[in-house]
Amino acid sequence: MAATILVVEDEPAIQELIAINLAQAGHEVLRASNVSQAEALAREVLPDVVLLDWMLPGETGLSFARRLRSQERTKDIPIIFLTARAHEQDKVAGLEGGADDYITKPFSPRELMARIKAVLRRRMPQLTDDVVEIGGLMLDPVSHRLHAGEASISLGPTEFRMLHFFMTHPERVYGRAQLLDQVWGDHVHVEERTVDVHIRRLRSALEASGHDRLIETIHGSGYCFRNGRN
Amino acid sequence: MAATILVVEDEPAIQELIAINLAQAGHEVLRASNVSQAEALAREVLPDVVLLDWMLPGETGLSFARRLRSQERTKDIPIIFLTARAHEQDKVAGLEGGADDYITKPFSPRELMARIKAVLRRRMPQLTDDVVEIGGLMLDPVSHRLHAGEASISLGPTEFRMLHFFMTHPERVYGRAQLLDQVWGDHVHVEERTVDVHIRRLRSALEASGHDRLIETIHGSGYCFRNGRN
DNA sequence: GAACTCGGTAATAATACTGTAACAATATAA
DNA sequence: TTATATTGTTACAGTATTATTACCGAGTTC
Repeated sequence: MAATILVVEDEPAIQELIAINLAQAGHEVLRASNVSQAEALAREVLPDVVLLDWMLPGETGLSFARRLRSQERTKDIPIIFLTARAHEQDKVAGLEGGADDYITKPFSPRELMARIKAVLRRRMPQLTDDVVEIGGLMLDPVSHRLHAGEASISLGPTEFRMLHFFMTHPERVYGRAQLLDQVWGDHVHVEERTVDVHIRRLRSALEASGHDRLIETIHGSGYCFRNGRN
Repeated sequence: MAATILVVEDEPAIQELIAINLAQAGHEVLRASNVSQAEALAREVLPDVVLLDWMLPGETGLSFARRLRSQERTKDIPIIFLTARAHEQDKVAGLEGGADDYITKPFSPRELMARIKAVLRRRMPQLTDDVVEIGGLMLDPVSHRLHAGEASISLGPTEFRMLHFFMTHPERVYGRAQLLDQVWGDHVHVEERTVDVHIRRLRSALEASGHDRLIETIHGSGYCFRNGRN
């Protein structure tokens, strides 16, 4: 569960407090005091989560959140709002603007950590180190192993990452561009058709145990991992 | 079980008492009366455990603990708090701040030793003197011997430490940088590729008994020691 | 101080992995 | 059904990563 987290907070003391706690939990922390700093950072490194203060000097947090949501590259990043105002109004606006969660100051570090963990688990399960078991496959990110029942299957790095992503996001269609973003990462330019080749390689590796049928082609859209229950 | 232990305690009598007991048990003791001294010492020598008084002149123990946890270099060091206050509040805060254990004054030397031992066993098993047996190999840190069934295998110092680390942390991928930290130690600047060479030497030594297959290469990630059960 | 052992480095060899392109096969739509 | 678009499959070449070897220097032992 080591994620890159962008913290956008103008009060230095609070920013520091948050950053220390996050680093302690093993996350990579990017800090910004205002929207334009945040934007610059996000251009360089795509964060996995954004912690966003509601009130910021200059452009407001909500407006930044809307911008993040409107761009293809950043629209799936979970956003958690921080706010001093406990008004119900803001809460509503924040959630409408696409916030994944909402936390009002003052908050305890424990609460903040819990929310982040929950959001990550809900939205970015592939960042977790948890063992994933689905459709008769068991994948362990820590020991880098894949088992189909008793048999152990070995995969190359990319196939492993791709299967990990699929297993943590089953029953959902992903286009080639989305897979490139999620599996290859941001700021990478490769041909979309390269995805097909790796799908092929992954299927080959899973053929022996018959699990290749879990990866379904959705003509015209992309690929989808089935959980085997249907 | 010879560990380097940093004792941060401002009362000279108690510091002395602890130091004598630890030294007697064969540990290396570093003493500090306040946080800044402790910090200076920790910069020089990376301790294996930190015994930290709750109340210190100047900066508080908890804040130091948080700092240790936030830095990559020190974040895995077990911390045990010492405190005169038996308030439940502190206990909670201490454990939140990342304490591994908690002991209230007055305490008996026997109790302190037991806690240290327990923490080491849980968090730094390779510092323990326990015989490790896994995957058909038996390694005895005390006599510095390694057996594969009847056969005795001899290893160089580095290979021995590396194998000891692997055997106490099986089924987990470690990158070269991590191995350098764990096996070579802190404040050492060695080329990452050097790890490969020692992996080779270790594998060579284990080849005769076929146990070299337990050390698996994870392309793009590092190495992983298998427990042989899979 | 000679013979050894050990650790680190660098050079070279051997693999493993990746991305692309070309062509085959298949699905979709007219 | 045929034409077209999309996907499957394979081979290959370039690159990145790892394996292996040889060597040198520092420290030890006898």
